[in-house]
Amino acid sequence: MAPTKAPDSSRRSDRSRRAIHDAALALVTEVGYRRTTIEGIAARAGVGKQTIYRWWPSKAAVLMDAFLDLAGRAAEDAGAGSGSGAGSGGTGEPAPGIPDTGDLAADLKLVLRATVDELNDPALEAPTRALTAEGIVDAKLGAEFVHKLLDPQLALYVTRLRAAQEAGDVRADVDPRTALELLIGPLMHRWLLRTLPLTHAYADEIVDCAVGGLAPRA
Amino acid sequence: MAPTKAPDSSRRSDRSRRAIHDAALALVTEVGYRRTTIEGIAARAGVGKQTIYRWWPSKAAVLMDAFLDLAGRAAEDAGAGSGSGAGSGGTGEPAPGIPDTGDLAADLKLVLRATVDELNDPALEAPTRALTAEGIVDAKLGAEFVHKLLDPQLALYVTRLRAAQEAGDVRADVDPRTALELLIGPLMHRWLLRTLPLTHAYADEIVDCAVGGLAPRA
Amino acid sequence: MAPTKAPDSSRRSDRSRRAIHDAALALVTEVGYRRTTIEGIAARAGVGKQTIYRWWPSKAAVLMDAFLDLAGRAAEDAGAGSGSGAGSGGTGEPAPGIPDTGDLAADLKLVLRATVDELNDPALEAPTRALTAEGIVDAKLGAEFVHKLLDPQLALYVTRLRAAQEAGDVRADVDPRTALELLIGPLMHRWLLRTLPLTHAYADEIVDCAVGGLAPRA
Amino acid sequence: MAPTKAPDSSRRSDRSRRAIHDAALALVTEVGYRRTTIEGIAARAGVGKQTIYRWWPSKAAVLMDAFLDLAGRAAEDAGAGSGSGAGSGGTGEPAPGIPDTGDLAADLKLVLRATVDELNDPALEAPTRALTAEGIVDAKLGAEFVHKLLDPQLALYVTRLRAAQEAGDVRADVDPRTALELLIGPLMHRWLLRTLPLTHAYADEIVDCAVGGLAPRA
DNA sequence: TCATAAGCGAGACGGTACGTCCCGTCTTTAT
DNA sequence: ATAAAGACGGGACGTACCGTCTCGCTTATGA
Repeated sequence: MAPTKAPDSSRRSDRSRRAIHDAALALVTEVGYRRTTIEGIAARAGVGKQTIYRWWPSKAAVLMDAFLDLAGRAAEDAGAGSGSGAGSGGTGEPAPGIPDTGDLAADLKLVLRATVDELNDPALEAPTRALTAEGIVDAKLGAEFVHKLLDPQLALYVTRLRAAQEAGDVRADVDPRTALELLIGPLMHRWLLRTLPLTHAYADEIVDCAVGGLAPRA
Repeated sequence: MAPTKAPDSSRRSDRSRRAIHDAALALVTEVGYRRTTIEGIAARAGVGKQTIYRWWPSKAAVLMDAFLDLAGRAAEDAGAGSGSGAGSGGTGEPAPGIPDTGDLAADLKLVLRATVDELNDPALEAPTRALTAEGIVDAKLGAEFVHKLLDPQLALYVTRLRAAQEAGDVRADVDPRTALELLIGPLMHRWLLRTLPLTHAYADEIVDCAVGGLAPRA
Repeated sequence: MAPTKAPDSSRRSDRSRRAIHDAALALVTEVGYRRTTIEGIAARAGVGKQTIYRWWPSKAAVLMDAFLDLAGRAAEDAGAGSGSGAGSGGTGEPAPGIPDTGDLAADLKLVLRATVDELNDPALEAPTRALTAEGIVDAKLGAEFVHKLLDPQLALYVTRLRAAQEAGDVRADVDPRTALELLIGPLMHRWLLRTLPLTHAYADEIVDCAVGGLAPRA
Repeated sequence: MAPTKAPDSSRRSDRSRRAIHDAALALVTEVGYRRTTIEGIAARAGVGKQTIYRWWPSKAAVLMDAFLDLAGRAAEDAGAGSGSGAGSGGTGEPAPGIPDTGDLAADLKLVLRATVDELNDPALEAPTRALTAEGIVDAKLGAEFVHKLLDPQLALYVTRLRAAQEAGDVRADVDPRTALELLIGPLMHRWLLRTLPLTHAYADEIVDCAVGGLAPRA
């Protein structure tokens, strides 16, 4: 039952960690997730394979960390920027949250448009797709993905929607989690399956319908 | 354009084709998609590897055909059965369509509940997840997946929603494709990401919200 | 015990047989014996694989027949030509035999020089090497090779050497088979193992030594 | 000139190397060269295929090394043993050489009889035939075979024959390489082609004739 | 202060699966 | 019935990676 020796993370090389992150993201974007290999990442990062195996259990885990790191750095760069939008990852920074101007539809459109932009960002598309796909098939990884990346953003929606409920813009008997999926679900569906192009207009349309459906009965 | 040599499909062994389908589905269900190998499928089907490579370009393609075949056979078995629901695949048979009782919400609930049941069916879950995930990462395969498996069912929704538009239950300025995604999107989101359990109650809730949002303004 | 059906050789296509011979020889010369395949021979000959399997038990057997055919045709072409030499194959034709001018050494030099020329002929080298090598490893094939190709020529030596024994040029207690190998053995050794170039001068040297060794003691 | 990547031979596993040698020799003896496969060797040696491909370019090369190793170990075991004879390989040890008792014929008979015994040794026959045959067809391999295995022994003959020339037992104008082939050629010819059984008597006969032919004219 | 033990680069190792090439058999169609 | 064509079950090929395991080589304490 001895845990086979836990590596001492205080001695970990930050240089290598970053190089591995960068190599992983670059390779996934360049050659796709399937053709990205641990050996390839190690070679590209100028790192021994063991250094990867020492700190991560799988290729997907490497990519996940790399992605979290990327999101974290992006958030840092953004600084006090306003509409950071969804998908920015849940890293420590004081997540900006969804604005509350009193106009629910307008607020949601702002955020959903930002999400559309992110999903259409070529630098993020490949790793995001890879991680999502992996999580769909591998429940354990999927749970981690949801917990670390998705939940933090979704919580923002829950907050805003609760506020809307209190303001009387949304029926009290609707679960905010359901309301949120009414917004995010269609977006993700179109993006994941590539059925039709993902545009701001589409985001607006979804928001209009969803907000209408969530509003209290006349 | 000559792809090196096209095999003569009239001489194809039906016996082998079926054995490969069965083996592929069984293995994906038993050991998961990643651990399902072409060699494994060939061995299980009692077939030479080349017989697989001769007719399919990839593991995913094999599974796709196997799944289409399964859906086709299921549809055949169902025959004139009542509410076969979504997910039954688009094979030639006179697809049953979504009932039109005049009560849009009730009709959609019926179909969405059936879809929920299918997604929760342990025999279908693994291959469906595998194919969806593969399609998310591989655009070509994804297009095929959407075209062969998804579109045929979605067309049924489009039909029903157009009828609803004519009946005045849905605003005329809403694109039926968007309306449809308002229903399917949340369901798939929850199923794919496993954020929360997928239940009939959830389907009903989605339908209620969506139908409300799609209805003409008061 | 039924011999699985003996093909009717009277209906055999001569056209195909020749095409197969030619293809086999050409391929062996061009790409080497190892890389020559039955499929390749069939394709090159414009023939179905089964046509080869019907009439020959192995690749080596095809090549052997092809080689015999080649030797036969060469002998035919040569017609009444004098010094056909060794290696001409034992096909029906009235094999010319080794001349008997009374000068044993001179007669043998003539024949051995011809053999040297044949072994150095680039058109014959590859198939001869291939068949010899195959026979070295496969005893059954080797026996056939010796019986069909080698023995007929060696018999000529035996005849000439017996005549020499009667003429008193060779000791009576020497087995002509041994005497013959004293001449052929060194030649073949140098050719097979490529230790040194195979020349007329070498043939002469061998003959001189061998004839000296075979002569009656002074 | 960089051949894609040279493995670091200082880290090579000696255990694996030996296991591969043993497996190769065993398989060639048991099932024959043609049916010996790299996969089979790897499996029998308990080794990954890549470990073979990393260090050898072909099946024949593996067998060659295995054979050299075998000869080397045999020579070591023999130690200061007397007439080890030909075929013992040219490994570093102070090769015993051919005795020089003054009686050339007797000395050569001793050595040639030993060679006959070696060629008839069932443990050595299969690999020796396989290597020889492979070398006949593949010039590169053949050169290696001659250089590493054959030349060292032939050098012993050259030495002894030069001594015989100085002693006046052999004509001075005969190339020792030719003289040597007069002895070895017939032996190899009979063994390779299996024309007749290879016996001590035959070796003696060859020596008598050859020594007679090499002797100065009366 | 310096041995000593960790992380590290490198890469050999026993393996699994890949996708390809042929094997020898069998079946189909045409002559 | 032979022949051309080629699909089939099978086996081996040589390659690419997997995850584990030594190797020397730094680096960074803690005895």
